[in-house]
Amino acid sequence: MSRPFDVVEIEEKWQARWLDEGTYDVDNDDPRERYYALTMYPYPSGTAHQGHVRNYTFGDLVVRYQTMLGKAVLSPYGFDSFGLPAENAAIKAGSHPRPYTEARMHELKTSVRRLGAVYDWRREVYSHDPEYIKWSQTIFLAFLKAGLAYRADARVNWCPGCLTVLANEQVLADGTCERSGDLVVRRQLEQWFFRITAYAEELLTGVDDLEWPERVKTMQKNWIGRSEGVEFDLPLAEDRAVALRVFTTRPDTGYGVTYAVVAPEHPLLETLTTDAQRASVDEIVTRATATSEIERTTSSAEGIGLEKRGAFTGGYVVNPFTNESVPVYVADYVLGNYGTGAIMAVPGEDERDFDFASVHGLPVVHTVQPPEGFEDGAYSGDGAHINSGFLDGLDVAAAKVAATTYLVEHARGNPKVNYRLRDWLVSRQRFWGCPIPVVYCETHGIVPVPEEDLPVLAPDDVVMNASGQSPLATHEGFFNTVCPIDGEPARRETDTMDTFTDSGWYYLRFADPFTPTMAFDPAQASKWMPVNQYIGGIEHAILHLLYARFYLKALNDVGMGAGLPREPFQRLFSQGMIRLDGSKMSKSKGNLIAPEAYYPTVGADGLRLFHLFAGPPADDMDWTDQTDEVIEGCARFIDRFYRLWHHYDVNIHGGLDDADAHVRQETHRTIARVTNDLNRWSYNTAVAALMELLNTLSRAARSETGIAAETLEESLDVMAKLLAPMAPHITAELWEERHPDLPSVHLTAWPVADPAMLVETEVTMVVQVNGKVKARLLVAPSISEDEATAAALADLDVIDALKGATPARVVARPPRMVNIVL
RNA sequence: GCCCGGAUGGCGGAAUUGGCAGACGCGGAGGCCUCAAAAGCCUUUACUCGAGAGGGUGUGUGGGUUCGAGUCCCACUCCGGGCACCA
Repeated sequence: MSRPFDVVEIEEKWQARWLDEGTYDVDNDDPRERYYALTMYPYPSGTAHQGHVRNYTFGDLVVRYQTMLGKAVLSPYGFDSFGLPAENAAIKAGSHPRPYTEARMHELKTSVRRLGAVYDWRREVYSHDPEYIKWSQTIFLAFLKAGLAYRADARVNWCPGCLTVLANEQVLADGTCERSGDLVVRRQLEQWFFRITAYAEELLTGVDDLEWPERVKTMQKNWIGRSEGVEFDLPLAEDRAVALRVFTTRPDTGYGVTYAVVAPEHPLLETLTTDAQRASVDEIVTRATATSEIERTTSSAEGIGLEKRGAFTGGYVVNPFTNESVPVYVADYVLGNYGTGAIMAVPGEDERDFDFASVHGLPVVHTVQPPEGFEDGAYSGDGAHINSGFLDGLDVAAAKVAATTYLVEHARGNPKVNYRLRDWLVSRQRFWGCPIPVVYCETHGIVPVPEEDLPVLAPDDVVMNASGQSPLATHEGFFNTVCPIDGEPARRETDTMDTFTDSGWYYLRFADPFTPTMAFDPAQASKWMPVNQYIGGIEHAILHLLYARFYLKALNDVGMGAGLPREPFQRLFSQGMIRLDGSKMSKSKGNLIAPEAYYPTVGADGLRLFHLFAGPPADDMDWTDQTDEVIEGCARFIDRFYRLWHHYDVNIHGGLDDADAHVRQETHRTIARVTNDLNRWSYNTAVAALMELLNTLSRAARSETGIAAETLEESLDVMAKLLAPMAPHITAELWEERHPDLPSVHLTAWPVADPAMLVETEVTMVVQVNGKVKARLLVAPSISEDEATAAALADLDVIDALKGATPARVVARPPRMVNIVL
């Protein structure tokens, strides 16, 4: 398309100006009101694609808008530069991940600047910077000292594709790796964990106070998964000194316990199993422990029958309510690492137990009266208790209380809260990550690397290959070291940290990258924290956001965050993703639409405007055959604005007439609309409002009667300001042309609507007859109910529509509407 | 299975509190300008009956509340997302 100006020249000029003049640099002691706007720490994947463009368009709009509102806006940028793609690329190329990563960083940075997004580049950080590594390790050691980091032997998720262990959070529901898609297997390994479960309750309750999208809050809550219940003992029938401890949320159903189940990993399984049952028990244990998690967890759906998923152990335990012995089964549907790894089974009220009982021919006793018409099965709803001794007649809530008291007194029970959340496994058997700064000494065990020896850096002279082992594990120069305590030979830890540890605290480094002796000075960082507006993709709804919340709480508690809030992100906005042919646009899918082709034609401004205009920012967007035409429409809008700015084809008249009054009123109404829309993340309607104003202004200016110069200029200046955060280049250029002596439009105060201009002198009142619109009248906004009724009944169209009938009722809602009911 | 969203013209979408459905844009149709085209500009564009004036219908389906429902309530269909043996 041909443009009335040189779009590339103008955009490059302003991008250079913002960069050279440090227009968006802010100091920590800036006297203005502070505002921290942050887009999520990006992985440097190379040239930006439309998903980035959308993200940074929203983020940049916030930065520029808040700046025009008079605030000191902290807008930092950096790179989540450790991670697997770089390592895998390096393996493929037989090179080191660093040059690959840095080339991709350079590309992404260039892309972001070409979009016109502005940052305080003095604050740039990246995870593989030795300085950043040093502080990441300092934090790790602080967690270690405080007992928040620990090493444990655990059955962990191993991804054969990524050749590393994964956190629970990185394993998808179908048992595959979220990154490579490989089927995750279980391995018994000694690994590092962060004690995130210590914060389960705070992470859960804290969610309520955050201004986040409801669905993200719900996802976090579900992930943490709090459940309240009771833990108590089921004594073994053979030997009452030994007991099977179980956890339940339904102690009230105790009289319905007809069997118990232990997980295949349960320590008492061996004791419970009789010789006669050993073979079938072993079969269950073997299948459950040797197969992958996916087979175990989805086998019910996959058709592996329940009869093959559990077996009788031969052992019995005593139900403390009935004093009767019930059989103990082993089954893979009971998890070893949740609760006590054993359950009381209540087939009458629990669906899983019912299904299992049906297959294994176990008795079903209902302890809650199901409603009338209830079909066969487990009933988990409320109702009066039956078959339940002293609990009979009580509803579920009351029976829970009574049953709990009973268990506390008779079965060594105690109320207990369990969480689904597990501790965060942070070890990764990978090279391109932050090394875990400890050494293993024969005498002293785990010894932290002394502060003065940080950072522990990975050596450069490594050969990246697909052996399945991190080069660190075979690099003698790296892992051979001495114990910091006794100087004896020791072995250095060769695992690195999960890259989510890097993004756990980067927002703090951004707030204060200037204090050389600390990761961040909490007194400085607290000037900006918490982040006022965090912007990112919905894909981080659980992992990153949960980990970052944990980090800030933990940093507070280990003494590194004095004075800082405990929640990092006050407001979160999750933008929708861009789909092409039905699937998410991403580099890994290879279905990218590069923005580069648009810069010489519609420009960054046109592309930005499109992303704002295309639809609600939170919604997913489909990139279709029609999209290019919409993008051109956005550029066309800019061109029309440009021509009107230069008074192309305009009639100027002297004095002010009614048309001027109308334009001025529309101008001020648009200020109010756009401001409101920007505040409520309704960018598509904000753009639409500006398009409407341009239509109004353009029509008035080109009419026979024309427009007053001052009306036109006022309206154009307002439009330039309102448009500035959306299309920053052209507005800066035009503003400078007309106002060479004034500061840049971006440093100009955001316009405020004159309330007097918003007052309407006439409004359209609709007259309905039986709810159907029959007439529209222009009335004063102050019209009374009686006047409105009278005016409506006097209207000729209305009289015609009434056909002489007498109204049964007249509902008047002045000045909007009168409804005449016959 | 459970929990969230969502469904509005040919298309993307708008309607902030129950009060003019379809703003704005894309696409389409017709026109002006031009030797012609591009660009630009103007008119028109929910469906339907009607020559016209004008009428009827219409926000996934069915019911309800209300003078009045895209908006509130009940039931359902379809689509998208999250969780999915957590006792």
